[in-house]
Amino acid sequence: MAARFNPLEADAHWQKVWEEQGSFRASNDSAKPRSYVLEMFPYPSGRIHMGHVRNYTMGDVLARYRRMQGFEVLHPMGWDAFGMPAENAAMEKKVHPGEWTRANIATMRGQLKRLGFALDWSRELATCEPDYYGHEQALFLDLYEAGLVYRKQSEVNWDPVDMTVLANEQVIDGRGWRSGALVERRKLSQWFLKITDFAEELLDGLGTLDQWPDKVRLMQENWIGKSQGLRFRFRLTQEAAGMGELEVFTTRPDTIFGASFAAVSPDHPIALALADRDSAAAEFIAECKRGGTTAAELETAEKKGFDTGIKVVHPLDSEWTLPLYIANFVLMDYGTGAVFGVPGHDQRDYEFASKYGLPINRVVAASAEEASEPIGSEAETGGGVIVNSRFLDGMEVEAAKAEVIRRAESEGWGKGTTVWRLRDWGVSRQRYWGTPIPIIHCEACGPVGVPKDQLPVVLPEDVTFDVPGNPLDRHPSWKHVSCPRCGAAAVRETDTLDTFVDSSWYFIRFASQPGHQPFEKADAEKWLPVGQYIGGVEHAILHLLYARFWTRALKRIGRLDIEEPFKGLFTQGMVTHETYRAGDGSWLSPDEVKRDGDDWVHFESGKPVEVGRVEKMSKSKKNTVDPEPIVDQYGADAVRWFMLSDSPPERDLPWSEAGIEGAWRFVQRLWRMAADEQSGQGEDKALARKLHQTIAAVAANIESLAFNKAVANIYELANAIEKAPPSATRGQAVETLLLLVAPMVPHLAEQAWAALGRENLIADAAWPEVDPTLLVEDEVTIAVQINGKLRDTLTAPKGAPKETLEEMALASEKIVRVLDGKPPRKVIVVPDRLVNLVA
RNA sequence: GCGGACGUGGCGGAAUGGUAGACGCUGGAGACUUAAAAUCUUCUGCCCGCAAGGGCGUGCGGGUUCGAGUCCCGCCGUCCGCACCA
Repeated sequence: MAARFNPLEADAHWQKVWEEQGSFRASNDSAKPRSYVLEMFPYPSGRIHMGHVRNYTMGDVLARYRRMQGFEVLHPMGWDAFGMPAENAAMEKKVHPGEWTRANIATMRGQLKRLGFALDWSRELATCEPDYYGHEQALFLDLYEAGLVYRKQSEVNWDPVDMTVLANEQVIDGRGWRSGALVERRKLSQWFLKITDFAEELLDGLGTLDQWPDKVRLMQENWIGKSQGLRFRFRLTQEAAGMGELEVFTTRPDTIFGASFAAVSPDHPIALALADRDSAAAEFIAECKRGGTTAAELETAEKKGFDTGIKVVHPLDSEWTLPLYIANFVLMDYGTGAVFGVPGHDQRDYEFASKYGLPINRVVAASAEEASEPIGSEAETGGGVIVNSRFLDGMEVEAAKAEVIRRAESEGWGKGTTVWRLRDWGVSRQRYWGTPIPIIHCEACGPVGVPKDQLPVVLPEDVTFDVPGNPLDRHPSWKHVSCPRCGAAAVRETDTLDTFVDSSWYFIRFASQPGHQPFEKADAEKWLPVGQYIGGVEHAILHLLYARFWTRALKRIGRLDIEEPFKGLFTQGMVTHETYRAGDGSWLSPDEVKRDGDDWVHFESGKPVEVGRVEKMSKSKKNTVDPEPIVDQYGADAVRWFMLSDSPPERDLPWSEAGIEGAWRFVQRLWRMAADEQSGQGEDKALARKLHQTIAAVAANIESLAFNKAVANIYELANAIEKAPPSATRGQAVETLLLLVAPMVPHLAEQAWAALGRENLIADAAWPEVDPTLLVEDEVTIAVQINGKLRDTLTAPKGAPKETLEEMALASEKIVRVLDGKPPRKVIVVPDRLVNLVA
């Protein structure tokens, strides 16, 4: 047996064996229980990075473990292959996006294979291929026919650099998420998916996702943003461009008698109508639009208003009128684009009222006696009883809300309403490298879906990227077709779908991929929902919400009887690394620096280097570590082991040279343990106990994805085996140890398994059985405390009675000395744990 | 501003209210070696002490308890998400 484990040979060998035997192919017809383990599929950016390695290693451990437990496991891989970077590359490097993308996929597939992941490559898919996106077009048309897709003129976020429309979610601090350019507002005809139709069920569904992180559920809940309140109308005292009423929304109808003004958004029809005849109003509106939209600017932005001179009539008192302002803080796209202000109980209204000298009245107080207390320096937003509010006086806030809504509805001036923050999903993108929207525009018939027998609508290959904008629109012939309905000359839709559509159903296609339709319902339902989904928290809202919506939409149209696509979700932490800076402030990469005593210096020049914080690996800070050379040097198993060690998987993992060295040493150590194991006789009860406790602990820790703890369990067992004298138990322990590490370091495990003379693959072996009688110790260590402070420990048989433990504790020399002849006032005995003497 | 998470050795981190620091990394000492690497042994929270032993220790201040890293109250700090949402 070789003295050293050679990963370069072993990795390639076993990867080939697994591939030849089809070890990780999932059968749709298996009678075994099923398990679907999925990691978020990568964008083919060019090369695998450490974040991928960590993500896919976690999923792989779980997938391999489940297989050993007897499950039929589906663990597939594919490529989220449409998107902007391919077009950027096309523009910069004069290479076709498809060529660039497919080359990247080939590279990255090779890199993934070298890591030995137990993937079913027969189900590999790439979203940029017609045999994927064609089916997506079919699903889009199904949703269109079901009325879940519509087209509307809408003001959109226009990215002037990428020359495309962005979803609200893709605008961060007023800038495009990719280009960083300041976003403009433009009116375009766009396709929308009716995600708001599902707002309620998407929100309620979160309650069923008990295997999701609370954090993600909360983020989605906030994103959906349900608010319940009252929508009601004010009558205007003057006609404003033909509009006699102003509709507002409030979540605090209970404070209706505390109103001191009403305000509309600068984009509100009343404001726009006013601007036509009042230049001061027009000037104010223009000023509002000039304001910055970054977070910092918004936070410090002053509340500003323009008094229109119009008065609105209070719905509960026709004698009472309020001034109507145009105000910069009122958003057109939330609620009705108009509000009424209650300065006493809303901080924003308070600031506005303070500035414009409007009354600040109290209508909620801690008690009825405090009705005349003035409001202090801040609005009071808490609960209490209603005061100064006529028929509402004395009611609790919630009761008053209900009463005002009831009254508004019976008197006909308003209605209890739910308002959502969630907007419909705009999916049109003015890009080439995406799924063509399968619609034909006919002058006579309007938009017509492409007949299904004409799908896929394939992207033309002959396009150029020498000018900005959408090459599909410029293509000489592609868009010119005849109308499927009337046969007249018509044009194709030249927009493509948001790439988040592609990732909203790929997990279904993995489960079932027939040629003639997107998926077979019955096959897909055998696998779905995904049992465990693993990926970065950056997808907590967008991707996960869209996929949940898409799944529910398919259910509504009867295509799939699944409500939630991902039963379990895990969001893993990032891989981080120290940062280094030269004297001139420029970033240095890890291989440009070296240690010099306690300091760091530049490798070549020897100049001192400043060590910065540990941060997410990024190209801009040059603190990335490319996995491939690491695999070349240490092999796949050492990298995998390191990815699982030390840091809890949900937290960041600091990459270090010492860490990978340590992982490499352990892999070699495992090899030596297997290679050097001497056959021995007899039973070693203590080792057997440790072994079975470890089997149980590792299983439990893998189940809960606590890989760092499973790793620690394995180290402990390895230490115990090495310390134990030769015995039959020890031989079994080494074999079992290999089974326990097999999901984590599979190449080494196969090699050692074979070296021990086993003929089957360890990948096909069963997870070891636990002997429950060996999980309990027969001797326990008892802590002896005086006043809660540890003074001694003693060994006692498990289950020893309290009296015995107390006697033993009192007999301890150390205890006798500390007590100094005085009997304890009280004795607390916790069986099998401790004795606490209160002196 | 709102919401959330987290603060434990030199570092990553363990710890059903019951022996804080498992396990790993780093570092020290020693063995093997002509030497180095690898490997093995051993020590490694801080302070006092030759030692035996003792004292202090889980961000800070209180509280509950025989006993608190863990539970409760109040601060401080770091990170993340949302952000004028009516």
